[in-house]
Amino acid sequence: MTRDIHKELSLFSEYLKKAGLKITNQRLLVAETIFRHPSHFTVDSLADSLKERKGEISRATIYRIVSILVESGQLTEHNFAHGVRYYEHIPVSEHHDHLVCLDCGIIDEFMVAEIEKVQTQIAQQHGFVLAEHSLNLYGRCIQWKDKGSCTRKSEKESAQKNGKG
Amino acid sequence: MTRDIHKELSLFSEYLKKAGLKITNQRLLVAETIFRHPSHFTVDSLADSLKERKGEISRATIYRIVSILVESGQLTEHNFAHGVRYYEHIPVSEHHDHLVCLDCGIIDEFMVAEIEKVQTQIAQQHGFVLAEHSLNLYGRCIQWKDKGSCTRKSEKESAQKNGKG
DNA sequence: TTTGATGCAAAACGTTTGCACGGCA
DNA sequence: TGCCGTGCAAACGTTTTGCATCAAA
Repeated sequence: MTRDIHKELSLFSEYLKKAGLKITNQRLLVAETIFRHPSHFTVDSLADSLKERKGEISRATIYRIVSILVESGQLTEHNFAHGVRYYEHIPVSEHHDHLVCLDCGIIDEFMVAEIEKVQTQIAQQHGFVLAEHSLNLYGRCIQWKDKGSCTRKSEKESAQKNGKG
Repeated sequence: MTRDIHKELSLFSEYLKKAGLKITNQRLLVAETIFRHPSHFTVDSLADSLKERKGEISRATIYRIVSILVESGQLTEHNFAHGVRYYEHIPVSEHHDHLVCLDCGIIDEFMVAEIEKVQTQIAQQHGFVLAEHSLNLYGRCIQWKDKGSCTRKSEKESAQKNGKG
C-alpha cells in the first residue's frame, strides 16, 4: 500500500522533471495526500485534509497542482453535478463507472466490460473517435432502501455546515 | 409539430395550476421557446433566443422558470462539463444518451436498450434503487476525423466572442 | 385585493489570474 | 543567480437571492 504511494509519487516527480516543472514541497505534499486519499474528492475536501496534516496550502496552489496531476494522467476529473468538480486518483489507470446516491451522496463504483464494448461501437457508428466517457447512475443507496433515510446524510450536512462560513 | 408544442404547453400549464403557481406571460414564452428550441441549450443561449423573439426576460426569471420546468419533468439537466449547465427538452420522455465532440462541441444522441437494461441490474447488485443516469461519450466527430478539424469549431468560437462582452 | 412573480442589483459560488515575493535548480 | 512556484487578493462567469414593484387570481 505504502509502496504504491511511493511508486505514484515517483511517477509524478518524473512527470514534473520531463515537463520542466520544479519539484516543490507543495507539489509533493498535495500529491501524497491525494494518493492516500479515499478515491473521490473535491478541492475543498482536499484543502481540509491538507489543513489537518502539516502545511496549509493556498487554494490557488491546490487548483494549480491538481490540474498538473490531471495532465499527468494520475487524476481524473468528474462532473457528477453542477457547481463542484470531483477528482479521483486512479492508480492503475483502471477504468470504472459510478453510482451516486441522491440522498447521502455516497459514491460507489462498478465496471462492466459489456458496456465498454458497446460504447466503442456506438461511437464508431456515429463517426466519432472515442476519447473518454462517463457513465453515472443516480439513485438511492441500500441504507435509504432499508431505513427510509441514510445515516450518512446527517454527517454530510453537518460537514457542509462546518465547512462553510 | 406545432400540435406537439401546444400539447407540451398545456401540460406545463396544468403543472403550474396543480402546483399552485401562476400562469404568466414570461412562463409561457420561456416554455414555448424551449419547446421550439433545438434540443440542447444553456440559459445563456435561451436568453439570446428570447431577445431575438419578442419580450426580453431577465436572467433571474429565466433561471427560475427553467427550474420549474425541470421539476415538472419536461426539462432534463445535463452536466457535460463544469461551468455551464445544459438543458434539454424531452417531449415524449424518451431517454437517450450523448456523444459530445471535444473539438467543436456538437452533441449527438443515441439509445441502446442493452445498456439501459444492464444499468438497472448493476444498481440492483449494488443495493441502489436507480433514479436516473447519464452516459456521455466524449470524442472527436466525423468532421475532425475527415479533415483534421471541425468547421463548426470556428462558428462556436465566434459565437462565444459575440456572446460575451 | 391578495398573493405570488418579476426585474434589478448585489451576493454567492467554485475557479482562475495578476502580481510581488520566496524558493528550487 | 535566474526563473518558476507560491500566496494573496481581486477578477471571473454562472447561478442565486433580497427587495421593491407589478400582475395574475
